Amino acid sequence: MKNLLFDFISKYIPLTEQEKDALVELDIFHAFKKGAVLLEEGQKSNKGYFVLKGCIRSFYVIDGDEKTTAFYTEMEGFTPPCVLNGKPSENSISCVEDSILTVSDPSMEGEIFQKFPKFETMCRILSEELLVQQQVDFDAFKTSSPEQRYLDLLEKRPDLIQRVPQYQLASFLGIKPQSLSRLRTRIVEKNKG
Amino acid sequence: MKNLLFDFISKYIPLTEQEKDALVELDIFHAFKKGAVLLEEGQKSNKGYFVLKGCIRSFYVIDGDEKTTAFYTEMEGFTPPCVLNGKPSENSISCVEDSILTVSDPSMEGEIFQKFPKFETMCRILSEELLVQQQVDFDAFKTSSPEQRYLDLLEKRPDLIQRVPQYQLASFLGIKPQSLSRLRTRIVEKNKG
DNA sequence: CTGCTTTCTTAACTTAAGTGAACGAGTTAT
DNA sequence: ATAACTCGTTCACTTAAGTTAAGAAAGCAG
Repeated sequence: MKNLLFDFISKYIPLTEQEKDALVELDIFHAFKKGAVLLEEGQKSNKGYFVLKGCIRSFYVIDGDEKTTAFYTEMEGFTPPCVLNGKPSENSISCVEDSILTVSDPSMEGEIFQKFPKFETMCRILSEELLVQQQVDFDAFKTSSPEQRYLDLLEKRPDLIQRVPQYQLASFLGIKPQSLSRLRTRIVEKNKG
Repeated sequence: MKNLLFDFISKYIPLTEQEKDALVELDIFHAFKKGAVLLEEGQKSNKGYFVLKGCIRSFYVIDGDEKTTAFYTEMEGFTPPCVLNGKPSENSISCVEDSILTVSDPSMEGEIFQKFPKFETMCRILSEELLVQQQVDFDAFKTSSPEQRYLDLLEKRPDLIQRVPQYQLASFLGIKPQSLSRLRTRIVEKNKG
């Protein structure tokens, strides 16, 4: 399982055994059960997550019901806003499936960056890539209809539609569960007619 | 004008005169007229932008009409996706107003990072902050209606509504110009009744 | 296995956004 | 000065999403 992380990092920077050991020393590998809550609305936290196996989601509770805004699966990481702004969290994080994650905080990062500066280079590049990817996703979201967004998701992340409950997918697509259900039947009708 | 940049950077890292000189040496300060096109769909480019004064926008041409997805104003920066993925650009960038920008590319960054490693620290922190901010904005977009998004914009970026044409704002809010116009009168009616 | 809860679907109705067309105000060009 | 164009608004109509409610299907616990 640790090798998943090392392989991922190796795509950005070469990794020596010494560096791998330093990472293992940090004791960042943790397993969580489906439904486990990693961060609850209102809490303060400085933990960031990286998914080695499984799926976690970020959601808000608005007017009493959950709005899921993001899913993170294998080889995707997420640092909640509250880590950077220091305020109580507005969103919650929970496990969609049994998951194995790395859990880290800024002090661990600082330690590693000091010992091995190239880790900071990797994190910069990674942040820049994620930022651009998120811009592209946001642009696509703004410029397409819910139906188109669903079709895009079918193409780009078909796994998500299988492994995640529909009502969570709905808010991820910016609509209500009933609308997603209707939209799906609409698409099927079109393909028949 | 250069001081605007130095002041901005100083919020993240201390800046020596030597470092300021190194930045000026790069010859990154440029002025552009309203309407100037910085990047056109289909082009390849490795230029990133930072707005010292003015306003630029990113837009796509979809089915013949422009969809504006982002505005960048004073002390905001933008690196187009094509810089990182190396493919022809899918979006265009143009000046909404007469603007003064810094224009840089990855080789300039590399040069600066090598001479002054703390610039890389700044860029990492900046990228992480922008990434989080963008997540928050994306989440807010997904979880609210066009009307609510407009009201939020009125609160958080009232300047944009003044300095930018309505038809560009509309796609920024994920709707058509006619819908924005209607939505605005709807809000006025509510405040009267 | 049975009952309970959660999730998904369906339906009828309401509300808002999309579409296509037209008009007027303001701008630019000739 | 006038014609052409851009931009914002309005209108009538269509389409899709929100809302409320009810019921079917699937998963879980006793």
